[in-house]
Formats: sequence, structure tokens, C-alpha cells
Amino acid sequence: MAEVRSPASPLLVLCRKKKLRLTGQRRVVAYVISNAEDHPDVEEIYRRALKVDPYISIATVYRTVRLFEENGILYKRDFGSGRARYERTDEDQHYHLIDADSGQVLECEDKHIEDRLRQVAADMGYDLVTLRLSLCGRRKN
Amino acid sequence: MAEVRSPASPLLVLCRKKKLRLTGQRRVVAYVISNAEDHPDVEEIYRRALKVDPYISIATVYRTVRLFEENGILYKRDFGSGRARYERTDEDQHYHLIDADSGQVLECEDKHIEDRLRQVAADMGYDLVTLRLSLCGRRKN
DNA sequence: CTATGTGCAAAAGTTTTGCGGGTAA
DNA sequence: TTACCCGCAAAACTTTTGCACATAG
Repeated sequence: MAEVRSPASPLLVLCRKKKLRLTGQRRVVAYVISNAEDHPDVEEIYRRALKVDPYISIATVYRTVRLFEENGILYKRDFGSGRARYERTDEDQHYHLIDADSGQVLECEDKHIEDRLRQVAADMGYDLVTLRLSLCGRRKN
Repeated sequence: MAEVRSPASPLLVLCRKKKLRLTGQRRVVAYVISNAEDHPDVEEIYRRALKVDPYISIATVYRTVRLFEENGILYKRDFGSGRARYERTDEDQHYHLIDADSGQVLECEDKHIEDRLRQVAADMGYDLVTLRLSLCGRRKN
């Protein structure tokens, strides 16, 4: 767990760039999310954070992910479960395909889509800031 | 307000097709949504419904929109306000552009996008069931 | 007549916040 | 030093639900 203290985490680099105060708890949350391969909700981030810092509070996790989101470090996603889920903004851009039957979230990518949507927004007089795109599908048999 | 009793509302036609029991309250909710030009949340649907039926309960509105959603009569949307918002499924397909500063929701359309996404899903072995797509942008000056 | 819906109020689930003590810079 | 952060518990907010009565078909 020494890497929690390491300055190498890409999320911590972003935190410094935004001049956010680097507290122990923020390092832990950044560490947990940097190492997540999925799209955890706050409850899950909290559960993973507890393994690193058994005294961290869920209120702090809520405050931290909100802070990160406001600073463009995390995206907040809604896959319809009733809880918000988070993912890093510094990954390659991708979208989600949700299995209508199992609820499983798969990632997919199509560079063309983003360019096209950027154009749609531009035609309406807007610069595209973020994009929420998710597909819901049923497995072909 | 006589139209509330009229069988003409397109949502009521869908309700009959699905063999849903047509109560007074369901007619009111269907009427309110049929006449909505925006994407109201439950609180707002309730507020508008009260003008027609001052005794309707918000619990009934929640139950009704959920029923309608489960029967494919309404889409549930999340524009990030913390409250779910609803819109009819029987309109022309369109997407949303949310103004990053004001929160205003604009509709936009691009038929090409849907076809392309249908193909992306197909390539992963899925039939596209629904599509959630929203853009967040900032007005160009 | 009977299965289903409704209103009310309470419960459940998620997220935010006030406050007193603690800490990064 | 000082402005900001944390943990706790309570509050706020959205949505669901149990129950007794009402009603559509």
C-alpha cells in the first residue's frame, strides 16, 4: 500500500494541477479510483478506501468525489441503479453498453461518434463539454 | 379540462394497448405528460396534476410513471439534477443538449447517430434496446 | 365480485451539512 | 498561523411501501 503515498498516481497529478489540498483522505480516494478497472459507486469507493484507511468517513468520500467532479477529474455517471457511479476523465474516451438482462456494463468505443456529436453541438452554437452516452442492449442469440 | 376524460390522448391509447387499468389518476398523469412540451420530473408532474385533480397523491404519481416506464410508454431520463425526468416514447427520437451554465435542456436530432450506434452494439453481439445520449455544452460567444 | 389502485404516513435509500476538533501549506 | 478539511450524527431529499379503504372491469 506504499503507493498511496507515492506522487505517481495520475489523479494526484491532476489534483496538484488544480491546486487542491492533498490530504491523506484525498490521496486514498485518488488511489482507489486510479486502480479501479470498473465504475464504482460511492459505497464501493468507500469500501475499498476502508482497506487503506480504516477511519475514513463516507461523508469525506462523498465530498471528495464531488470535489473531483467539479474539478473535471472524474465523470459522474448514471447507469440507472439509483446510485451515481464515477470514472476517471483521463482515460481514453469510451462509452457504455449495458446488458438489458444482467445489468452488466461493457465498454465500447467509436471515435467517429464523438466527432459527429461535437459537430451537432457546434451547429447549435455550443462547444461540447462532456458527453453522456450509453446503450442498452439485449444479447443476440 | 374536459380533454382529461377524452379517449384521444395518445398516451391513453398506449395504456389500452397494454391493458392497463384506466383509473382517473392515470388519466390525469397521461394528460399532463401528453401536454408537456418539456421533460418534467415527478414533482413537476405532480404539481401540474394537482391543477386537474386536487386530491391526487404524489405516491400515485411515482407509481404511475414507474408503471408507464415499465410498459414502455415513458422514458426515464437523468440530466444530472438529482431527480429523474420523464418524456414520451412516442415522439420522434431526439437527444438532448444541456447548457453547462444554465442547466437548460435543448433537444437536438441526428438520425445518423442512432444507426451508427445500432451498428456498434451489433458488432458486440447485441440488439440495441434503448439509447441514452446527452451532450453537455457551453455556448460559444 | 374481485383483483388492483389509491392516499396517507412511515420507511428506505442516497447525498448533504452543521459543528467542533484537526491539518496542509 | 490560517484557511480549509475531517468525522460524526443529524438533516435533507428522492423514491418506495404497508395498510385500510376505494374502484375498474
